[in-house]
Amino acid sequence: MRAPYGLNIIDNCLTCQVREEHLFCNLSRPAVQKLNEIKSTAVYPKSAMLFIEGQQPRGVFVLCTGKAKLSTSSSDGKTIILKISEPGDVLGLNATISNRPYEATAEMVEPGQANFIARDALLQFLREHGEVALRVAEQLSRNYYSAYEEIRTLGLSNSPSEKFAKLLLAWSGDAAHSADLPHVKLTLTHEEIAEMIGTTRETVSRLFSEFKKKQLLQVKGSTLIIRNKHALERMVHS
Amino acid sequence: MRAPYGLNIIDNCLTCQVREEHLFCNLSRPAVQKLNEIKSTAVYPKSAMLFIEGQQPRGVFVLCTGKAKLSTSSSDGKTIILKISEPGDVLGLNATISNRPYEATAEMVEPGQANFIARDALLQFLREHGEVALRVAEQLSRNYYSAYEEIRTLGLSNSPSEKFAKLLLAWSGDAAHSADLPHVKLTLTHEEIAEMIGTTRETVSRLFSEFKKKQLLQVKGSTLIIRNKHALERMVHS
DNA sequence: CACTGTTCGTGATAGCAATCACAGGTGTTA
DNA sequence: TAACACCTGTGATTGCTATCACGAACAGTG
Repeated sequence: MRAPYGLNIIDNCLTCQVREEHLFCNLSRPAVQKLNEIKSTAVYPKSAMLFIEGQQPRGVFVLCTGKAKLSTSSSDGKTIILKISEPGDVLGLNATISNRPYEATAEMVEPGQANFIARDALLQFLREHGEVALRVAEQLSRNYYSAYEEIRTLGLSNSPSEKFAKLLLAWSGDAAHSADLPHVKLTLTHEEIAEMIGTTRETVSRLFSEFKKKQLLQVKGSTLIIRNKHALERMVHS
Repeated sequence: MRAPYGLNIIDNCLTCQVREEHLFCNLSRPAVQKLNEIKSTAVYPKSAMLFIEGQQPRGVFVLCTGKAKLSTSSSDGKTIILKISEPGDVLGLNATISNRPYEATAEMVEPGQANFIARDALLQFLREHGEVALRVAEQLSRNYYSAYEEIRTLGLSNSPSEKFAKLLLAWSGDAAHSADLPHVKLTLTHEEIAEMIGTTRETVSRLFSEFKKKQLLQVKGSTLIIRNKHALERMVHS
């Protein structure tokens, strides 16, 4: 019987050989062992909900593979997407730590697996391992910063073009470069992009047209090429 | 020589007999003692800056008396006010924990005193007292929640009226009631209110007129009376 | 009390983006 | 390949709010 393939991935995820800065990385041996005991793993298909805004916090999810979108919406149906989470991200940490309802909905946009750690077990674990509690604090602090950036974007930049430019720059940040131009795989619909920058689908369509015309970007199939990063930066200039 | 009056206040503040939920409350005896050793106190006049957006984090401030406004602004001069901090609040915690620049500017709007705890001392303290690290995590989590609320307000409610109503409700939440109507002391200028809800001074003026006309509120000198809380809630309904 | 700076009220205007409407495109399933 | 559901592009219209402009009210200061 061969070693279960899934489990290797999971171990990589928890011990985080992927990215140094993530939670649960480079922990002491007993801590890692304990973590492996209290975690459980599951595979989620596309559009599976890890948790839903308003639910009592059951625990945290550590995304191993796939992508999840974090969103919140108002009673009249309007939705904003806060973040697209990538492997290594910890979801639901705030709610779990503070024992308040999940503040957002986490939905898989690309299928993948995630580790789940139940709230009680996590808290117990944190009490036993003070080192990790500080890590958690750092992670929460990072979450705060990204929320903060969101506030700045929503509150300080008025025009949709500015916010769109900002989003493009954020994407190009973690993009593959070929021929010196950042290439981004475009997985979101215009509707979703609209929900990220707080505008409407139609406006996003028009923004794409406008930016293409201005030679700022180019779309080839599902690949987006940033043609003039510098000009985008000038548009944002905050 | 009589006991220094200031110090009593400070002790109250750190051991937090005021509000149970605050940081540094109900700690173990040695922890409190250590805290008292590493903190220092100062009095700040109106419009004193505790720290400024972009500065390297020196440490945290625990507000004892007075009020401070937390704001951030863009390069083109636009400003948003994130929060008016009250006694017991901990300022600069995120920046200090994560060692990133202060993300906001903290300016006293009412004179008062604050305890300062330098970053190194605080981190050392947290390492020695795991119990407190968890408290810090909870506090960060609360910070996150309020940032989150801000995002919802800015992103989901389009009209200034809605945001204004939301602000009024937030104020009336911690207001004194007389004759069943919430009374709020109005300390902010229209300009500042505008910066809180992401609009312009003129619009705030017009909103006041409009809301007065609709019998939603009433202004007597510097006192604001919420006349129809229910109607305000219906305007927000999210 | 006159002077100066800040805050507040309100009209007029212009511009931008939400909304509505609909056609063309793309992809998936039977 | 036909049918359907979903995405995308783009025009026309409307409403809202930022902006400009100015005068009035108010507070602090010499």
